[in-house]
Amino acid sequence: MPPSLDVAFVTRAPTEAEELRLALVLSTFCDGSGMNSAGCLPGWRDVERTVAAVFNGRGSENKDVFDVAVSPNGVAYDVGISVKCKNLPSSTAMTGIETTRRVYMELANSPAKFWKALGDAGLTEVDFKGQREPEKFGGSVLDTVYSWHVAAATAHVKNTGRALDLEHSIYLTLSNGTRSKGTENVYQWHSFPLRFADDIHWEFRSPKSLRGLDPKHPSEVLFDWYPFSGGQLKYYPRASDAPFRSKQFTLQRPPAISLFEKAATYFPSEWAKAQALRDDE
DNA sequence: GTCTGGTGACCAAGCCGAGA
DNA sequence: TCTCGGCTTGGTCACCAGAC
Repeated sequence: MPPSLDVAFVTRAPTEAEELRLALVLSTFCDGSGMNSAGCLPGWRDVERTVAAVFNGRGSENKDVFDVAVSPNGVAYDVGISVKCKNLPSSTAMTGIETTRRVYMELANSPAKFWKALGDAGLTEVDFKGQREPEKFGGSVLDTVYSWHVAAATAHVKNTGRALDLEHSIYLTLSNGTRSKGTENVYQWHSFPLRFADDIHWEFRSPKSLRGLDPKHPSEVLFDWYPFSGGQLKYYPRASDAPFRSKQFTLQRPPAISLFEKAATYFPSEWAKAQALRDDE
């Protein structure tokens, strides 16, 4: 790692100022402009925009593997951030998250791509339903995910002229939930490297589901893959295994601004005209 | 060249049953 | 009754092939 590389959640924990900026920018989506709760809570795209804004990165705003690309000062390459967010429904989800609880990431939902790679490896749906070769299935699925990272880095060079360093690119998750029943929602960021653990033990849970067990905690599930139910690949690393994390925080509550109020503020004369025309109708 | 419909990939959110 | 795991469903949008 070059000594000059300095990026929050990548090479170090976020500073207090960075954590506060993240919380405040996220809170702006509580004014009626957020994706969730009738505009009063941020949604996944709002979270991506927040990360891009606070870290002076570029949001892809599309379906790229990396949602945000950051150009750190002093180095000639970029790092990619794949932003994930998840509401944890349990009423005590955010209590003890730093001990044994796990964060939730859906890494992919692309069954056709997975089956293409599996087919190249000589594996079929019949093999899966017959619960044969779990290690081969699991290995192929993770190899496929890695191949997407490599492809994204290649495309990044082509599109921007700058290299994308996969070694320092990360998954950045925003988990939220309550610490006890009836209390306010709290949020917390965790970052994880793109590399997955070695020696994952794969086994079939059912003819519809493959799971990978955490080598550090062999009784706990690290991956789930549902090839016939949307092709979702889910990843559940322990929060305590995150190299970097924020403190838990709550969102501020700005005054709600209606769309009419916004339109009248941005375009006062045109809005007045629209009102006058409406009154004439 | 433009339009349109189908497909697949992105995002989680939602539902339901089992177990505590 | 509540929590959690397992699985399904839905909204959105990019891309591509075929029709015009």
